[in-house]
Amino acid sequence: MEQDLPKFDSAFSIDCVIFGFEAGELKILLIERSAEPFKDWFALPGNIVGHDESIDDGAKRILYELTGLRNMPIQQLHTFGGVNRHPLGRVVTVAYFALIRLTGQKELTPITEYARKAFWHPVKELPTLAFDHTEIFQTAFRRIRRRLNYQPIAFDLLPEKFTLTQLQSLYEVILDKQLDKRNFRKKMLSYGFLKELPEKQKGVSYRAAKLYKFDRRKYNKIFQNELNLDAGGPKA
Amino acid sequence: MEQDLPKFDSAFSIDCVIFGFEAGELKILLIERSAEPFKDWFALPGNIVGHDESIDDGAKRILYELTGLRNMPIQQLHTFGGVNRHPLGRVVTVAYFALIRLTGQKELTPITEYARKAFWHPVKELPTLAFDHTEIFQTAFRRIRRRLNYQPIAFDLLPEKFTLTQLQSLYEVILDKQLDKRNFRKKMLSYGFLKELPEKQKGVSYRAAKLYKFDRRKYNKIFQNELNLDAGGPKA
DNA sequence: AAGATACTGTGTCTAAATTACACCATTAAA
DNA sequence: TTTAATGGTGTAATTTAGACACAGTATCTT
Repeated sequence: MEQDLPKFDSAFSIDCVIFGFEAGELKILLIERSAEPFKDWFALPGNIVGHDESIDDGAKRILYELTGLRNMPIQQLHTFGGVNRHPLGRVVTVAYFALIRLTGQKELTPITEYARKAFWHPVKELPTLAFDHTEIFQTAFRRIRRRLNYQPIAFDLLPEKFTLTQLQSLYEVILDKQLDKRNFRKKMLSYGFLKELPEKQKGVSYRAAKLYKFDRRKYNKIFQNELNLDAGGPKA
Repeated sequence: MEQDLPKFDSAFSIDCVIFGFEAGELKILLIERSAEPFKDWFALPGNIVGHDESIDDGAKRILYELTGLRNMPIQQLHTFGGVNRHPLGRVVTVAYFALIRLTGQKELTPITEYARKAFWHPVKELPTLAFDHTEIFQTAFRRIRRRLNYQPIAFDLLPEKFTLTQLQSLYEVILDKQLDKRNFRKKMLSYGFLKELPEKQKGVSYRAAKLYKFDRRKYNKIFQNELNLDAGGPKA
Protein backbone atom coordinates (compact mmCIF):
# COMPACT_ATOMS: atom_id res chain seq x y z
CA MET A 1 0.00 0.00 0.00
CA GLU A 2 3.02 2.18 0.15
CA GLN A 3 1.62 4.34 2.87
CA ASP A 4 4.83 5.94 4.04
CA LEU A 5 6.02 8.55 1.63
CA PRO A 6 9.01 7.21 -0.25
CA LYS A 7 12.26 8.99 0.51
CA PHE A 8 14.18 8.32 -2.72
CA ASP A 9 17.50 7.89 -0.99
CA SER A 10 18.45 4.49 -2.35
CA ALA A 11 19.85 2.98 -5.48
CA PHE A 12 19.57 -0.39 -7.05
CA SER A 13 21.79 -2.40 -9.23
CA ILE A 14 21.74 -5.51 -11.34
CA ASP A 15 24.17 -8.35 -10.96
CA CYS A 16 24.25 -11.12 -13.50
CA VAL A 17 25.13 -14.74 -13.08
CA ILE A 18 25.86 -15.81 -16.63
CA PHE A 19 26.38 -19.49 -17.13
CA GLY A 20 28.18 -21.05 -20.03
CA PHE A 21 29.28 -24.58 -20.83
CA GLU A 22 32.69 -25.04 -22.32
CA ALA A 23 35.21 -27.84 -22.43
CA GLY A 24 32.95 -30.04 -20.39
CA GLU A 25 32.78 -27.53 -17.58
CA LEU A 26 30.09 -25.21 -16.33
CA LYS A 27 31.44 -21.69 -16.12
CA ILE A 28 30.26 -18.26 -15.15
CA LEU A 29 31.31 -14.88 -16.37
CA LEU A 30 33.34 -12.86 -13.89
CA ILE A 31 35.10 -9.56 -14.00
CA GLU A 32 38.14 -8.36 -12.17
CA ARG A 33 37.50 -5.04 -10.53
CA SER A 34 39.98 -2.26 -11.08
CA ALA A 35 38.51 0.22 -8.63
CA GLU A 36 37.51 0.45 -5.02
CA PRO A 37 35.58 -0.94 -3.33
CA PHE A 38 36.81 -4.49 -3.69
CA LYS A 39 39.61 -3.39 -5.99
CA ASP A 40 41.33 -6.38 -7.60
CA TRP A 41 38.58 -8.75 -6.49
CA PHE A 42 36.60 -10.94 -8.79
CA ALA A 43 32.95 -10.05 -9.02
CA LEU A 44 29.81 -10.79 -10.94
CA PRO A 45 29.20 -8.40 -13.81
CA GLY A 46 26.72 -5.78 -12.74
CA ASN A 47 25.88 -2.17 -12.78
CA ILE A 48 23.57 0.48 -11.48
CA VAL A 49 20.15 0.62 -13.09
CA GLY A 50 19.22 3.88 -14.72
CA HIS A 51 16.45 6.03 -13.35
CA ASP A 52 14.44 5.67 -16.52
CA GLU A 53 14.80 2.04 -17.38
CA SER A 54 12.94 -0.91 -15.94
CA ILE A 55 15.01 -3.42 -14.07
CA ASP A 56 14.41 -5.98 -16.80
CA ASP A 57 15.61 -3.56 -19.45
CA GLY A 58 18.54 -2.62 -17.27
CA ALA A 59 19.50 -6.24 -16.92
CA LYS A 60 19.41 -6.72 -20.67
CA ARG A 61 21.41 -3.58 -21.26
CA ILE A 62 24.06 -4.51 -18.75
CA LEU A 63 24.41 -8.00 -20.12
CA TYR A 64 24.73 -6.55 -23.59
CA GLU A 65 27.36 -4.03 -22.54
CA LEU A 66 29.40 -6.72 -20.91
CA THR A 67 29.15 -9.50 -23.42
CA GLY A 68 27.79 -8.11 -26.64
CA LEU A 69 24.95 -10.57 -26.39
CA ARG A 70 21.42 -9.49 -27.15
CA ASN A 71 18.08 -11.21 -26.79
CA MET A 72 19.39 -13.71 -24.34
CA PRO A 73 16.90 -15.56 -22.20
CA ILE A 74 17.59 -13.68 -18.99
CA GLN A 75 15.60 -14.20 -15.86
CA GLN A 76 15.27 -12.64 -12.51
CA LEU A 77 16.80 -14.65 -9.73
CA HIS A 78 16.46 -12.93 -6.38
CA THR A 79 16.89 -9.55 -4.80
CA PHE A 80 19.56 -8.98 -2.21
CA GLY A 81 18.89 -6.13 0.13
CA GLY A 82 21.17 -6.30 3.12
CA VAL A 83 21.74 -2.90 4.67
CA ASN A 84 25.49 -2.80 4.38
CA ARG A 85 26.09 -4.77 1.27
CA HIS A 86 27.49 -1.74 -0.57
CA PRO A 87 29.98 0.62 1.08
CA LEU A 88 28.72 3.78 -0.62
CA GLY A 89 25.15 3.68 0.55
CA ARG A 90 21.99 1.74 0.31
CA VAL A 91 22.18 -0.29 -2.85
CA VAL A 92 19.75 -3.11 -3.29
CA THR A 93 20.73 -5.46 -6.05
CA VAL A 94 18.44 -7.48 -8.24
CA ALA A 95 20.23 -10.57 -9.46
CA TYR A 96 19.51 -12.07 -12.85
CA PHE A 97 20.79 -15.18 -14.46
CA ALA A 98 21.25 -16.26 -18.03
CA LEU A 99 22.35 -19.40 -19.76
CA ILE A 100 24.28 -18.76 -22.90
CA ARG A 101 25.81 -20.65 -25.74
CA LEU A 102 29.56 -20.40 -25.75
CA THR A 103 30.19 -21.93 -29.11
CA GLY A 104 31.87 -19.43 -31.38
CA GLN A 105 33.94 -18.30 -28.43
CA LYS A 106 32.37 -14.89 -28.56
CA GLU A 107 35.01 -12.53 -27.50
CA LEU A 108 33.90 -10.38 -24.63
CA THR A 109 33.44 -6.89 -25.90
CA PRO A 110 35.39 -4.27 -24.00
CA ILE A 111 34.09 -3.73 -20.53
CA THR A 112 33.76 -0.35 -18.93
CA GLU A 113 36.74 1.04 -17.14
CA TYR A 114 35.67 -0.36 -13.80
CA ALA A 115 36.48 -3.87 -14.89
CA ARG A 116 40.03 -4.75 -15.73
CA LYS A 117 38.91 -7.82 -17.60
CA ALA A 118 36.06 -10.24 -18.01
CA PHE A 119 36.54 -13.97 -18.26
CA TRP A 120 34.88 -17.32 -17.85
CA HIS A 121 35.59 -19.15 -14.65
CA PRO A 122 34.59 -22.73 -13.81
CA VAL A 123 31.96 -22.89 -11.12
CA LYS A 124 34.00 -25.55 -9.41
CA GLU A 125 36.51 -23.89 -7.14
CA LEU A 126 35.18 -20.42 -7.52
CA PRO A 127 37.16 -17.90 -5.49
CA THR A 128 35.47 -15.67 -2.96
CA LEU A 129 33.75 -12.88 -4.81
CA ALA A 130 33.27 -9.19 -4.06
CA PHE A 131 30.25 -7.85 -2.18
CA ASP A 132 27.76 -10.66 -1.49
CA HIS A 133 28.34 -12.11 -4.90
CA THR A 134 29.29 -15.54 -3.65
CA GLU A 135 25.87 -15.86 -2.09
CA ILE A 136 24.25 -14.64 -5.28
CA PHE A 137 26.12 -17.21 -7.30
CA GLN A 138 25.07 -20.00 -4.97
CA THR A 139 21.45 -19.00 -5.22
CA ALA A 140 21.69 -19.02 -9.00
CA PHE A 141 23.37 -22.38 -9.11
CA ARG A 142 20.76 -23.96 -6.88
CA ARG A 143 18.11 -22.48 -9.09
CA ILE A 144 19.41 -23.87 -12.34
CA ARG A 145 20.10 -27.25 -10.80
CA ARG A 146 16.52 -27.47 -9.71
CA ARG A 147 15.16 -26.03 -12.93
CA LEU A 148 17.04 -28.50 -15.05
CA ASN A 149 14.50 -31.06 -13.95
CA TYR A 150 11.50 -29.35 -15.40
CA GLN A 151 12.59 -26.88 -18.02
CA PRO A 152 14.65 -27.36 -21.17
CA ILE A 153 17.43 -25.06 -20.07
CA ALA A 154 20.24 -27.39 -21.08
CA PHE A 155 19.74 -26.45 -24.70
CA ASP A 156 20.51 -22.82 -24.00
CA LEU A 157 23.98 -23.87 -22.95
CA LEU A 158 24.78 -26.33 -25.71
CA PRO A 159 25.70 -25.54 -29.29
CA GLU A 160 22.79 -25.67 -31.68
CA LYS A 161 23.86 -29.10 -32.85
CA PHE A 162 24.96 -31.46 -30.14
CA THR A 163 25.39 -35.12 -29.42
CA LEU A 164 23.48 -37.02 -26.80
CA THR A 165 26.70 -37.58 -24.94
CA GLN A 166 27.29 -33.84 -24.72
CA LEU A 167 23.77 -33.37 -23.45
CA GLN A 168 24.22 -36.08 -20.85
CA SER A 169 27.52 -34.71 -19.74
CA LEU A 170 25.96 -31.30 -19.20
CA TYR A 171 23.28 -32.86 -17.04
CA GLU A 172 25.92 -34.68 -15.09
CA VAL A 173 27.94 -31.56 -14.50
CA ILE A 174 24.99 -29.53 -13.29
CA LEU A 175 23.44 -32.26 -11.20
CA ASP A 176 26.82 -33.47 -10.00
CA LYS A 177 26.01 -37.11 -10.43
CA GLN A 178 26.49 -39.85 -12.96
CA LEU A 179 23.61 -40.86 -15.17
CA ASP A 180 23.03 -44.12 -16.95
CA LYS A 181 23.64 -43.75 -20.66
CA ARG A 182 20.91 -46.03 -21.92
CA ASN A 183 18.26 -44.69 -19.61
CA PHE A 184 19.22 -41.11 -20.32
CA ARG A 185 18.94 -41.57 -24.05
CA LYS A 186 15.73 -43.51 -23.83
CA LYS A 187 14.14 -40.80 -21.76
CA MET A 188 15.38 -37.83 -23.72
CA LEU A 189 14.35 -39.31 -27.03
CA SER A 190 10.99 -40.34 -25.65
CA TYR A 191 10.03 -36.71 -25.08
CA GLY A 192 10.01 -36.21 -28.79
CA PHE A 193 11.52 -32.74 -28.95
CA LEU A 194 14.96 -33.76 -30.11
CA LYS A 195 15.42 -33.75 -33.84
CA GLU A 196 17.99 -36.09 -35.27
CA LEU A 197 20.06 -34.38 -37.92
CA PRO A 198 21.48 -36.05 -41.03
CA GLU A 199 24.94 -35.06 -39.87
CA LYS A 200 27.57 -36.43 -37.63
CA GLN A 201 30.08 -34.99 -35.29
CA LYS A 202 33.36 -33.98 -36.97
CA GLY A 203 36.97 -33.87 -35.95
CA VAL A 204 36.94 -36.62 -33.39
CA SER A 205 39.39 -39.46 -33.49
CA TYR A 206 36.82 -42.10 -32.81
CA ARG A 207 33.42 -43.05 -34.11
CA ALA A 208 31.48 -39.88 -34.79
CA ALA A 209 28.19 -39.43 -32.96
CA LYS A 210 24.89 -38.35 -34.44
CA LEU A 211 23.99 -34.73 -34.02
CA TYR A 212 20.67 -33.57 -32.67
CA LYS A 213 19.00 -30.28 -32.23
CA PHE A 214 16.37 -29.07 -29.82
CA ASP A 215 13.07 -28.41 -31.53
CA ARG A 216 11.52 -25.71 -29.41
CA ARG A 217 8.36 -25.60 -31.47
CA LYS A 218 7.73 -29.26 -30.82
CA TYR A 219 8.58 -28.76 -27.18
CA ASN A 220 5.98 -26.03 -26.86
CA LYS A 221 3.42 -28.09 -28.67
CA ILE A 222 3.97 -31.13 -26.49
CA PHE A 223 4.13 -29.47 -23.13
CA GLN A 224 2.45 -26.30 -22.20
CA ASN A 225 4.69 -25.64 -19.26
CA GLU A 226 4.15 -28.77 -17.25
CA LEU A 227 7.10 -31.06 -17.59
CA ASN A 228 9.50 -33.08 -15.63
CA LEU A 229 12.80 -33.30 -17.40
CA ASP A 230 14.42 -35.58 -14.91
CA ALA A 231 17.33 -37.38 -16.36
CA GLY A 232 17.47 -41.14 -16.26
CA GLY A 233 20.02 -42.18 -13.71
CA PRO A 234 20.29 -43.89 -10.38
CA LYS A 235 18.33 -42.27 -7.61
CA ALA A 236 21.14 -41.62 -5.17
CA MET B 1 30.45 -4.68 -10.48
CA GLU B 2 28.55 -1.53 -9.82
CA GLN B 3 30.88 0.57 -11.87
CA ASP B 4 28.63 3.56 -12.33
CA LEU B 5 28.38 5.60 -9.18
CA PRO B 6 25.01 5.04 -7.60
CA LYS B 7 22.75 8.08 -7.60
CA PHE B 8 20.52 7.30 -4.62
CA ASP B 9 17.41 8.73 -6.19
CA SER B 10 15.12 5.74 -5.86
CA ALA B 11 13.06 4.03 -3.22
CA PHE B 12 11.90 0.53 -2.73
CA SER B 13 8.95 -1.03 -1.10
CA ILE B 14 7.66 -4.38 -0.01
CA ASP B 15 4.35 -5.82 -1.06
CA CYS B 16 3.08 -8.97 0.56
CA VAL B 17 0.87 -11.66 -0.83
CA ILE B 18 -0.39 -13.36 2.30
CA PHE B 19 -2.32 -16.53 1.75
CA GLY B 20 -4.71 -18.06 4.20
CA PHE B 21 -7.14 -20.96 4.03
CA GLU B 22 -10.51 -20.47 5.58
CA ALA B 23 -13.94 -21.98 5.08
CA GLY B 24 -12.61 -24.17 2.31
CA GLU B 25 -11.36 -21.22 0.34
CA LEU B 26 -7.93 -19.86 -0.40
CA LYS B 27 -7.77 -16.19 0.52
CA ILE B 28 -5.31 -13.36 0.49
CA LEU B 29 -5.02 -10.37 2.70
CA LEU B 30 -5.98 -7.08 1.09
CA ILE B 31 -6.32 -3.54 2.28
CA GLU B 32 -8.55 -0.79 1.09
CA ARG B 33 -6.59 2.37 0.45
CA SER B 34 -7.80 5.59 1.96
CA ALA B 35 -5.39 7.93 0.23
CA GLU B 36 -4.17 8.78 -3.22
CA PRO B 37 -2.86 7.32 -5.37
CA PHE B 38 -5.38 4.59 -5.96
CA LYS B 39 -7.65 5.96 -3.26
CA ASP B 40 -10.48 3.53 -2.47
CA TRP B 41 -8.82 0.74 -4.39
CA PHE B 42 -7.97 -2.63 -2.98
CA ALA B 43 -4.27 -3.33 -2.77
CA LEU B 44 -1.77 -5.77 -1.39
CA PRO B 45 -0.44 -4.77 2.00
CA GLY B 46 2.90 -3.14 1.58
CA ASN B 47 5.08 -0.31 2.64
CA ILE B 48 8.31 1.49 2.02
CA VAL B 49 11.41 -0.19 3.36
CA GLY B 50 13.44 1.82 5.82
CA HIS B 51 16.90 3.02 4.99
CA ASP B 52 18.40 0.99 7.78
CA GLU B 53 16.63 -2.31 7.54
CA SER B 54 17.28 -5.16 5.18
CA ILE B 55 14.51 -5.99 2.77
CA ASP B 56 13.91 -9.26 4.57
CA ASP B 57 13.61 -7.48 7.90
CA GLY B 58 11.40 -4.87 6.29
CA ALA B 59 9.12 -7.56 4.95
CA LYS B 60 8.82 -9.15 8.37
CA ARG B 61 8.16 -5.80 9.99
CA ILE B 62 5.49 -4.85 7.51
CA LEU B 63 3.77 -8.17 7.82
CA TYR B 64 3.84 -7.80 11.58
CA GLU B 65 2.46 -4.29 11.50
CA LEU B 66 -0.40 -5.38 9.32
CA THR B 67 -1.36 -8.66 10.87
CA GLY B 68 0.25 -8.92 14.26
CA LEU B 69 1.96 -12.09 13.09
CA ARG B 70 5.60 -12.72 13.89
CA ASN B 71 8.02 -15.39 12.79
CA MET B 72 5.98 -16.34 9.80
CA PRO B 73 7.67 -18.27 7.04
CA ILE B 74 7.91 -15.42 4.58
CA GLN B 75 9.69 -15.71 1.30
CA GLN B 76 10.77 -13.48 -1.46
CA LEU B 77 8.75 -13.80 -4.60
CA HIS B 78 9.93 -11.44 -7.31
CA THR B 79 10.94 -7.85 -7.77
CA PHE B 80 8.86 -5.55 -9.90
CA GLY B 81 10.74 -2.64 -11.33
CA GLY B 82 8.76 -0.99 -14.06
CA VAL B 83 9.67 2.66 -14.51
CA ASN B 84 6.22 4.11 -13.97
CA ARG B 85 4.71 1.71 -11.53
CA HIS B 86 4.50 4.35 -8.79
CA PRO B 87 3.22 7.85 -9.50
CA LEU B 88 5.52 9.62 -7.04
CA GLY B 89 8.83 8.49 -8.42
CA ARG B 90 10.96 5.49 -8.97
CA VAL B 91 9.81 2.86 -6.54
CA VAL B 92 10.91 -0.68 -7.10
CA THR B 93 8.93 -3.16 -5.11
CA VAL B 94 10.10 -6.47 -3.78
CA ALA B 95 7.20 -8.83 -3.40
CA TYR B 96 7.10 -11.44 -0.67
CA PHE B 97 4.62 -14.13 0.04
CA ALA B 98 3.61 -15.96 3.15
CA LEU B 99 1.30 -18.80 3.97
CA ILE B 100 -0.37 -18.42 7.30
CA ARG B 101 -2.65 -20.32 9.59
CA LEU B 102 -5.99 -18.66 9.96
CA THR B 103 -7.33 -20.75 12.77
CA GLY B 104 -8.04 -18.57 15.76
CA GLN B 105 -9.38 -15.95 13.41
CA LYS B 106 -6.63 -13.57 14.39
CA GLU B 107 -8.10 -10.18 14.26
CA LEU B 108 -6.10 -7.87 12.10
CA THR B 109 -4.41 -5.35 14.30
CA PRO B 110 -5.05 -1.74 13.34
CA ILE B 111 -3.44 -0.75 10.12
CA THR B 112 -1.73 2.55 9.52
CA GLU B 113 -3.84 5.44 8.45
CA TYR B 114 -3.26 4.78 4.77
CA ALA B 115 -5.41 1.70 4.88
CA ARG B 116 -9.07 2.06 5.69
CA LYS B 117 -9.33 -1.61 6.50
CA ALA B 118 -7.66 -4.94 5.98
CA PHE B 119 -9.57 -8.09 5.16
CA TRP B 120 -9.33 -11.53 3.68
CA HIS B 121 -10.53 -11.93 0.15
CA PRO B 122 -10.97 -15.20 -1.75
CA VAL B 123 -8.49 -15.57 -4.56
CA LYS B 124 -11.33 -16.59 -6.81
CA GLU B 125 -12.87 -13.49 -8.32
CA LEU B 126 -10.29 -11.09 -7.05
CA PRO B 127 -11.02 -7.51 -8.12
CA THR B 128 -8.48 -5.48 -10.01
CA LEU B 129 -5.89 -4.24 -7.56
CA ALA B 130 -3.98 -0.98 -7.24
CA PHE B 131 -0.57 -0.44 -8.84
CA ASP B 132 0.67 -3.64 -10.49
CA HIS B 133 -0.64 -5.70 -7.62
CA THR B 134 -2.77 -7.96 -9.76
CA GLU B 135 0.33 -9.09 -11.58
CA ILE B 136 2.12 -9.59 -8.30
CA PHE B 137 -0.69 -11.73 -6.99
CA GLN B 138 -0.71 -13.86 -10.10
CA THR B 139 3.00 -14.46 -9.83
CA ALA B 140 2.57 -15.51 -6.23
CA PHE B 141 -0.29 -17.83 -6.98
CA ARG B 142 1.60 -19.55 -9.77
CA ARG B 143 4.51 -19.95 -7.42
CA ILE B 144 2.61 -21.64 -4.64
CA ARG B 145 0.72 -23.85 -7.05
CA ARG B 146 3.97 -25.10 -8.44
CA ARG B 147 5.63 -25.34 -5.06
CA LEU B 148 2.84 -27.40 -3.59
CA ASN B 149 4.21 -30.30 -5.60
CA TYR B 150 7.56 -30.40 -3.94
CA GLN B 151 7.43 -28.58 -0.64
CA PRO B 152 5.22 -29.13 2.38
CA ILE B 153 3.61 -25.73 2.22
CA ALA B 154 0.08 -26.99 2.74
CA PHE B 155 0.74 -27.44 6.43
CA ASP B 156 1.47 -23.77 6.88
CA LEU B 157 -2.08 -23.03 5.85
CA LEU B 158 -3.88 -25.68 7.83
CA PRO B 159 -4.56 -25.70 11.54
CA GLU B 160 -2.04 -27.65 13.55
CA LYS B 161 -4.41 -30.59 13.76
CA PHE B 162 -6.23 -31.41 10.58
CA THR B 163 -8.04 -34.24 8.87
CA LEU B 164 -6.92 -35.86 5.67
CA THR B 165 -10.03 -34.55 4.00
CA GLN B 166 -9.09 -31.00 4.92
CA LEU B 167 -5.63 -31.56 3.54
CA GLN B 168 -6.99 -32.97 0.33
CA SER B 169 -9.44 -30.16 -0.08
CA LEU B 170 -6.64 -27.63 0.28
CA TYR B 171 -4.70 -29.38 -2.45
CA GLU B 172 -7.76 -29.37 -4.63
CA VAL B 173 -8.37 -25.69 -4.12
CA ILE B 174 -4.80 -24.70 -4.93
CA LEU B 175 -4.37 -27.06 -7.83
CA ASP B 176 -7.90 -26.44 -9.06
CA LYS B 177 -8.61 -30.06 -9.76
CA GLN B 178 -10.24 -33.02 -8.10
CA LEU B 179 -8.06 -35.67 -6.52
CA ASP B 180 -8.88 -39.27 -5.81
CA LYS B 181 -9.47 -39.82 -2.12
CA ARG B 182 -7.89 -43.24 -1.82
CA ASN B 183 -4.84 -42.40 -3.87
CA PHE B 184 -4.34 -39.12 -2.06
CA ARG B 185 -4.43 -40.75 1.35
CA LYS B 186 -2.22 -43.60 0.29
CA LYS B 187 0.39 -41.23 -1.02
CA MET B 188 0.32 -38.74 1.83
CA LEU B 189 0.56 -41.43 4.46
CA SER B 190 3.31 -43.23 2.58
CA TYR B 191 5.63 -40.26 3.01
CA GLY B 192 5.70 -40.94 6.70
CA PHE B 193 5.68 -37.38 7.97
CA LEU B 194 2.06 -37.29 9.07
CA LYS B 195 1.50 -38.21 12.66
CA GLU B 196 -1.82 -39.70 13.56
CA LEU B 197 -3.16 -38.20 16.75
CA PRO B 198 -5.22 -40.03 19.36
CA GLU B 199 -7.97 -37.52 18.82
CA LYS B 200 -10.85 -37.03 16.50
CA GLN B 201 -12.53 -34.11 14.91
CA LYS B 202 -15.19 -32.50 17.09
CA GLY B 203 -18.44 -30.73 16.47
CA VAL B 204 -19.42 -32.39 13.24
CA SER B 205 -22.80 -33.99 12.78
CA TYR B 206 -21.43 -37.10 11.19
CA ARG B 207 -18.68 -39.59 11.83
CA ALA B 208 -15.66 -37.72 13.14
CA ALA B 209 -12.43 -38.03 11.22
CA LYS B 210 -9.03 -38.78 12.67
CA LEU B 211 -6.77 -35.83 13.26
CA TYR B 212 -3.20 -35.68 12.04
CA LYS B 213 -0.36 -33.32 12.43
CA PHE B 214 2.63 -32.55 10.26
CA ASP B 215 5.86 -33.75 11.81
CA ARG B 216 8.43 -31.36 10.44
CA ARG B 217 11.28 -33.11 12.17
CA LYS B 218 10.46 -36.33 10.45
CA TYR B 219 10.01 -34.48 7.21
CA ASN B 220 13.47 -33.02 7.47
CA LYS B 221 14.95 -36.33 8.38
CA ILE B 222 13.33 -38.14 5.49
CA PHE B 223 13.97 -35.62 2.77
CA GLN B 224 16.83 -33.27 2.66
CA ASN B 225 15.19 -30.97 0.23
CA GLU B 226 14.53 -33.34 -2.63
CA LEU B 227 10.92 -34.29 -2.74
CA ASN B 228 8.01 -34.50 -5.02
CA LEU B 229 4.82 -33.91 -3.11
CA ASP B 230 2.55 -34.55 -6.02
CA ALA B 231 -0.89 -35.43 -4.89
CA GLY B 232 -2.50 -38.62 -6.03
CA GLY B 233 -5.13 -37.74 -8.55
CA PRO B 234 -5.87 -38.07 -12.21
CA LYS B 235 -3.25 -36.50 -14.46
CA ALA B 236 -5.49 -34.20 -16.43
C1' DA C 1 -35.94 -46.63 17.78
C1' DA C 2 -35.79 -46.52 12.99
C1' DG C 3 -34.38 -44.32 9.24
C1' DA C 4 -32.09 -40.54 6.77
C1' DT C 5 -27.99 -37.93 6.13
C1' DA C 6 -23.32 -37.06 5.54
C1' DC C 7 -19.01 -38.09 5.68
C1' DT C 8 -14.96 -41.67 6.99
C1' DG C 9 -11.99 -45.14 5.71
C1' DT C 10 -10.32 -48.84 3.06
C1' DG C 11 -7.86 -52.58 -1.29
C1' DT C 12 -6.91 -54.40 -5.74
C1' DC C 13 -5.80 -54.51 -10.29
C1' DT C 14 -3.63 -52.44 -14.45
C1' DA C 15 -0.65 -49.57 -16.86
C1' DA C 16 3.23 -46.76 -16.99
C1' DA C 17 7.64 -45.32 -15.54
C1' DT C 18 11.98 -46.20 -13.51
C1' DT C 19 15.96 -48.68 -12.73
C1' DA C 20 19.77 -51.96 -13.21
C1' DC C 21 22.72 -53.88 -16.21
C1' DA C 22 26.87 -55.39 -20.70
C1' DC C 23 28.45 -55.82 -25.12
C1' DC C 24 29.34 -55.19 -30.03
C1' DA C 25 30.12 -51.41 -33.58
C1' DT C 26 32.68 -47.81 -35.59
C1' DT C 27 36.35 -44.63 -36.47
C1' DA C 28 41.00 -42.89 -36.37
C1' DA C 29 45.54 -43.30 -35.04
C1' DA C 30 49.55 -45.92 -34.04
C1' DT D 1 46.27 -55.02 -37.86
C1' DT D 2 45.92 -53.68 -33.54
C1' DT D 3 44.72 -50.43 -30.07
C1' DA D 4 42.20 -46.74 -28.05
C1' DA D 5 38.18 -44.31 -27.46
C1' DT D 6 33.60 -43.60 -27.72
C1' DG D 7 28.85 -44.69 -30.04
C1' DG D 8 24.82 -47.09 -29.80
C1' DT D 9 21.51 -50.47 -28.34
C1' DG D 10 17.32 -53.92 -25.25
C1' DT D 11 15.29 -56.51 -21.66
C1' DA D 12 13.71 -57.82 -17.32
C1' DA D 13 12.48 -56.53 -12.53
C1' DT D 14 10.68 -53.20 -9.56
C1' DT D 15 8.26 -49.28 -8.29
C1' DT D 16 4.83 -45.93 -8.80
C1' DA D 17 0.52 -43.97 -10.45
C1' DG D 18 -4.13 -44.30 -11.58
C1' DA D 19 -8.79 -46.10 -11.90
C1' DC D 20 -12.39 -47.58 -9.34
C1' DA D 21 -16.99 -48.71 -5.14
C1' DC D 22 -18.89 -49.67 -0.95
C1' DA D 23 -19.53 -50.69 3.96
C1' DG D 24 -18.94 -48.24 8.52
C1' DT D 25 -20.09 -44.73 11.95
C1' DA D 26 -21.79 -40.61 14.16
C1' DT D 27 -25.53 -37.43 14.42
C1' DC D 28 -30.01 -35.72 13.63
C1' DT D 29 -34.94 -36.20 12.60
C1' DT D 30 -39.32 -37.95 13.21
